[in-house]
Amino acid sequence: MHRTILHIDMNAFFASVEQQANPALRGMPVAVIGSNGRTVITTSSYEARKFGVKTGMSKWEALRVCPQLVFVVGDNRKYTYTSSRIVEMMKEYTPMVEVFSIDEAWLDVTHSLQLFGSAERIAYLLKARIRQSFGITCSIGIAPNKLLAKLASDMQKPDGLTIIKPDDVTKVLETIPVNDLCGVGKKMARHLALLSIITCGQLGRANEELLTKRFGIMGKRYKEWGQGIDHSPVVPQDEEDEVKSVGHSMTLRKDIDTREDILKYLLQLSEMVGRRARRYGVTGKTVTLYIRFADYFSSAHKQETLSDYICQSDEIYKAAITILDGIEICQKVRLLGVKLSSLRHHSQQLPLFPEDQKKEKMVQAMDAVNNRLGDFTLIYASLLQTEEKGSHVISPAWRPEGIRNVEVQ
DNA sequence: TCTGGGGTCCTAGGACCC
DNA sequence: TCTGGGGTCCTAGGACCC
Repeated sequence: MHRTILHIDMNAFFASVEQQANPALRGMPVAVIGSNGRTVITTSSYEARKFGVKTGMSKWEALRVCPQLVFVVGDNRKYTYTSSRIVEMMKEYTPMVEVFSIDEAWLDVTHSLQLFGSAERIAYLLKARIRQSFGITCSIGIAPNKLLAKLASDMQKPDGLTIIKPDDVTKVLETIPVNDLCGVGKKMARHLALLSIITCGQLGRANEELLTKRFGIMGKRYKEWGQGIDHSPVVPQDEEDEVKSVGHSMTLRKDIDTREDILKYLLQLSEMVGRRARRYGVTGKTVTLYIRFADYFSSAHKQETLSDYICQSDEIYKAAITILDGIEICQKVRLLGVKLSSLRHHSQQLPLFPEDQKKEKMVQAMDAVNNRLGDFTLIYASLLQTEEKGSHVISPAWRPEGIRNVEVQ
C-alpha cells in the first residue's frame, strides 16, 4: 500500500507576508533583512529575484544588482502568526502534519483520500484557501514519500503543483542531479562526482559496497535515495522530540577586543538563552561558547558540561566566562554565541534555600514583564550599555515560540 | 560597513569503568 | 607480564537544512 505525501513550501514567505501587509510593496522588488548592522538578505520577493537578489547577500551586494530594491526589516511575529494559522488549516485535512520550518510542511494524506477525493484536490483546496486568507502562494509536491514530495514541490515555483506518481519515480529521477535531494549538499555531491555519480539515476545504480565503504552507514541510504526510496514517517508536531538545544549568537556591529565588551555581550546572550530555556521549561548541563574572529575564517568553539542542570541566566553567564577564560583571543571578535544543550525538563521543585527562592521569583517576574512588553524591557543594569538589544533574528528556519509550541498573540 | 542566525545529526577519539 | 572488548560520557568538528 502506497503512502501519499504532500510537501508544501510557501513561496518567498517572509517577503510575501510583507507585501500582503503593506500594499505599497506589492509588485516591488522587496528584500527582508535583519535589524542588526551587518545583516544579509533573508528572503527576497520574486520581483527582486529577477534581478539576481539572493538569500545570503549583503545589503550592499543586493543594491548593486538591484538599485531600486526595497528593504524591510523582518518581523517574526507576523510570520509565526501566519505560519501557525496555515498549519491549522493543513490539520483540517489530516492530523499527520510535520512542520519542517516556518514555511514548509509535510502532510501524510494517505487516510484522507477517501474523505476528500484525492491528494490533488486537497492540494488545490489548500492553495486556494491560503491564497484567499493570506494572499500568498505556495508550491506543492505530491509523491509516495517525503523525499520525493519535497523534490516535487521544488520543481515548479512559484505557485506550482507537481505530482510524482509511483510508476514514474525511476524515470523522473534519471536525470535529476543528486544535490537536488534534501540531505545531499555541496560536499556530498562533490564526493559523489569523484565516483562519476552525478544524477540520482546513477546513484541508484551505484555499487552498494562501494558506497558503504566510502560513506559508512549512510552509503546504503544514499543508494536508496537515488532509487527514490524513503521510509521516513511524517511525524506530527506533538509527537516530535523535544528541542535539543537553545542558542543565540550575534554578529556585533563593530568588532570588539576588550574583555569588558565581550562580557557585556555574553551576559546579554546568556539572558536570551536563559529566558528561552525557561520559557520552554527546560534546563541543560552543557554550555557552549562560540567566537568568530575578525578575519571571519578563524573561530573558537568550546563547550563545557557542568555537574548540574541550569537555566538561570547568571548561571549560564558564569559558565560562559569560565569557557572564555580558556580561549586565547589574539584577534578582534566579530561574533559571539552561547548555547545550552543536554537538555531535560525542568522540575517544578522550589529551590532549597530562601535566597534562591527569592532569586527565582525575581527572575520569574522579570520574564513575565519581558514576555508581555517585549524582549529586554527589563534587563540587568550592565546590559544598558550595549548597543544591540537582542538580535531580532529572522530566518525561515527560525523557530521562536511558534512552530513547536505556537503562541498566538 | 562584504560575508546572519537557528537548528539537527553523524563521526572520531580520549577518559574511564566493568 | 601481556592483552581483551563492551559501554558511557565528553569534546571537537563537519555536513546539512531553512
